[in-house]
Amino acid sequence: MTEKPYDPHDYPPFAVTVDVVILTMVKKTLKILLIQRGQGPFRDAWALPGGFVLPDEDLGDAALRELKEETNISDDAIHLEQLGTYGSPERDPRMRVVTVAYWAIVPNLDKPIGGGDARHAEVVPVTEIESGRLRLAFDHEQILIDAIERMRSKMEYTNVATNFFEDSFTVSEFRSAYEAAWDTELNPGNFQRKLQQSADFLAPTGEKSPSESSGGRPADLYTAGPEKDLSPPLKRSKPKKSNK
Amino acid sequence: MTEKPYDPHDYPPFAVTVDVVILTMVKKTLKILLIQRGQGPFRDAWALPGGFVLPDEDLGDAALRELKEETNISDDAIHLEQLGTYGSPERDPRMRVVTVAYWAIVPNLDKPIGGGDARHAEVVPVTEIESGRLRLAFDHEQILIDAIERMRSKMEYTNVATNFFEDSFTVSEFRSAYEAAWDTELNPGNFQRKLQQSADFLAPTGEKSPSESSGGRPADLYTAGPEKDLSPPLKRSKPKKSNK
DNA sequence: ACTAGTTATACTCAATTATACAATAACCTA
DNA sequence: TAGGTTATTGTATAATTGAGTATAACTAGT
Repeated sequence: MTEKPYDPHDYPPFAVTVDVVILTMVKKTLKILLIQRGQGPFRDAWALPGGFVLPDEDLGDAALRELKEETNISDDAIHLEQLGTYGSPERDPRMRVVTVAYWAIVPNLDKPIGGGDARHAEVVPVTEIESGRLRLAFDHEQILIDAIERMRSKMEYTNVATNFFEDSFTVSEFRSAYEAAWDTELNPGNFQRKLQQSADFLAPTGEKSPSESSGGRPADLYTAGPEKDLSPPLKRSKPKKSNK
Repeated sequence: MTEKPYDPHDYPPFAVTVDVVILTMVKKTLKILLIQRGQGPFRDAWALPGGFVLPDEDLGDAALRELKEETNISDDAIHLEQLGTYGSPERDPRMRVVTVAYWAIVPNLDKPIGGGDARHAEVVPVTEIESGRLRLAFDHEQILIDAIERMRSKMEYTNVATNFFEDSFTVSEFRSAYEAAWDTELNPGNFQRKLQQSADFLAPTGEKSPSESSGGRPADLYTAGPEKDLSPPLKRSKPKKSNK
């Protein structure tokens, strides 16, 4: 990767940051965690949580640390995956900043976060950004769009969607997550069988969901099984007419 | 991504580089383009082509430029895709270097490259590195391993493998690329049918391959069609017993 | 020109998987 | 107990796969 002899002044001055896309599902709505910027360019604008990588810090560690600092989300039990790196020369008006983006799905994260030295954090529906009603700082809208596409794609052939749930979940709840994420409708019976036939994809807990007041047969509860891949994958069908 | 007020001394000094994994197929062997380091740490070791990103340069442009400078591969008609970013604090003994890795498949690249200000460049079988016989500088072995896995995976559901060929190709040649890349054997008839049934994945040229001296019915020639995705995807079967 | 060898492509058939939809199971409330 | 609701299983048909066989279209050797 290099041929120049080592000289600290020989390389151009870059800043390296991390940004994190945290996706969650609240009442069948896909939401993203944002913070409100307190200063600098895009002051008061909404942005992804993130910040500078420390001199001796691994990139993934930096992402977890910033997430913790800014939103109080615990760094355990959350699996950040690298999304991509964004380094256009004009993406930050102050200086050259290259940012490494990470993403993760977390369970059922609703309003009450913040705390610690966190600034204002909110969980907003992704449709707010996709529709253009809410603008994000820097190129964070592009990062979010890429993260959502990555999520939709990985839901086809992996069990990432199990991360939308804290503990166990029913097949219906699982299907709802797919329907919300893909903005589509899936046949309940066929969805159920598809997951069942790939043994080890979902692990039955043996328990049944507490009966809702709405009635209906109690559903079996599952957790993520040892098998993380689904082959052949689920197919995203055309999105339903959306009135967003 | 940031809250600190702007101050050039406020951020840690990082260098940002790009590295490029160029994969090609020569006589049914998957090979990778490497350069021999002329100086610095890992002097004389083999490494991925790459180098520092310039102050006003886009990351992808930097990757294309370094590729051109070091190996004389023209930057047109090659589609680099971002692979991932590697930034462990210890990955370069001299200083903190974060590198953004790119990868691409190119047609039939054999020995004769180099030229320009290129240092020694070679195209070597990936098995040389995978087997441990050839060690690479820095963490380039990990980058290569990740690139190969990405390639294998994308070959399942996209037409990336068409990039192994300069112009048109036969279904047999196409299948050979899969067999070499996946180290497996594929049923010729079923492979043919699978590609045919997804119309627009391969576009017939109407021509037939020149008869080889070995005899046999001349094969139809194809180019990449407008449809870049294959659904449902091809399935990688278990690799054949390998005597590598 | 005929035959055997070789490779490409088409075809067959059973097994598996998908799709659409219907039926049953297991709860609720009134 | 009836009627509503949701979960799960079943069924009929279509599509896709896997493994193998047959045919097409060439070359080389006699």
